Amino acid sequence: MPYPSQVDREEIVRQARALIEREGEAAFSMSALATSLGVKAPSLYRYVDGRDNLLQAVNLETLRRLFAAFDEALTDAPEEPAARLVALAHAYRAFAHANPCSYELAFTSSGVRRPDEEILLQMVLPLQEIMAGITGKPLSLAALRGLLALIHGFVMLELNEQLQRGGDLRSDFGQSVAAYLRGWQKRSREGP
Amino acid sequence: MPYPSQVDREEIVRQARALIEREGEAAFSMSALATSLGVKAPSLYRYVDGRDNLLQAVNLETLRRLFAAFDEALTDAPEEPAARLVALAHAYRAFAHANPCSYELAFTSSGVRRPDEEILLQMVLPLQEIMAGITGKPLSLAALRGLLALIHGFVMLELNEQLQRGGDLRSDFGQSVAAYLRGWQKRSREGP
DNA sequence: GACAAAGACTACTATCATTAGCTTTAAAAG
DNA sequence: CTTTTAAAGCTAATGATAGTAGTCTTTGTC
Repeated sequence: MPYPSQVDREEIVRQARALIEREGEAAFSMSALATSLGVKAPSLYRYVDGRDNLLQAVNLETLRRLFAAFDEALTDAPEEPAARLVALAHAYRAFAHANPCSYELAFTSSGVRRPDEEILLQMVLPLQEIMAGITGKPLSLAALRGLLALIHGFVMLELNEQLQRGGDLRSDFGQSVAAYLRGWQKRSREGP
Repeated sequence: MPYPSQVDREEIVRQARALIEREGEAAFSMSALATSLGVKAPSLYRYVDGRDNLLQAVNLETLRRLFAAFDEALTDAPEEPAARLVALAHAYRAFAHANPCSYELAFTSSGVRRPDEEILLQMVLPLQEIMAGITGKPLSLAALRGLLALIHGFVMLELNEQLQRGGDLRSDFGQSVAAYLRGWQKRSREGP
């Protein structure tokens, strides 16, 4: 194989993620990415199908890491379903705060296609299992949707600086998640 | 006043909003906007300070309409705080579904600056009042943050097509909001 | 009828993503 | 050790975009 390559696809994706996280999505360009890899922009197209394709790969990697953070949080967490979900919520929020730009990119379509639904489904089913321990199976999808919405929404509002009225945001977050789960518990105890 | 203008700032903002809603933010450009106004792109800069400035004005208009939708929903709603907030949540979601592109634009910074905090504060205080009827004053900010996060998060996940596993999303949304409020009610009844 | 100025236009710059086609290079073949 | 070759990088170009500078047009006013 003549002419050994100076980069590979994996390194491009990794560097793209790092660049986006460091400088923000707005500052990201194929040209800047190429420069940071010691190469010229057109060379990237040998490994990547285009900007959108690349960002999709970045998003997949972001989701992988997010779900890895879930796994880690759940191994250390207690047994009770509600406590596990609270731990999950805090791990989720911590991840988003540690990776604000790539998190936001992964969850705001804005033209960029999202990764395969199949993969996401595999990642989310265990969470629904835990939720079923609180609400019962039939309600678990609805309850999980709401929980993810609450977490995602809270984090997005924080990242977009829309919760500027002071107070302890971590505490507010924890209280809100706890209230949400309590509400579902109450319902499942008392019936609709 | 010689040479009567063919557009004014207000019309530009209105048309920009309409264009974004019709074609999506990605398809929006100063040039496309100018064409739709029967004018060339550079002419717009006489009325608008630049793309970001224009989009900020669009966002302000979007927020005004969102809060107008709140007001309307609250006038028709019952007396009990929880019922009022449920009505508010559904009005919020309906607005976002009716204006998906401009809603998303208004709530995802991505370089575009957001409108004045002062205005937003005025819009949000009445909601906190209602929430205080459920949780009491000290917890009302935390509880409101969580509620807005839940609603915003749910809507964002819907708009970004991340809730694709079937079921009645409106029902899941309503159940989740109800559970959330129930959780806070329970807390305030039983203490921390 | 001449003029002043508001307002729109053309022409230009700079930045992107992306494509086409040429050049370089190091490994493999002789 | 030279020649071949194909992968990989590069330059140059295209077309879209935001934004700027300076010119031309229109029209109310004198």
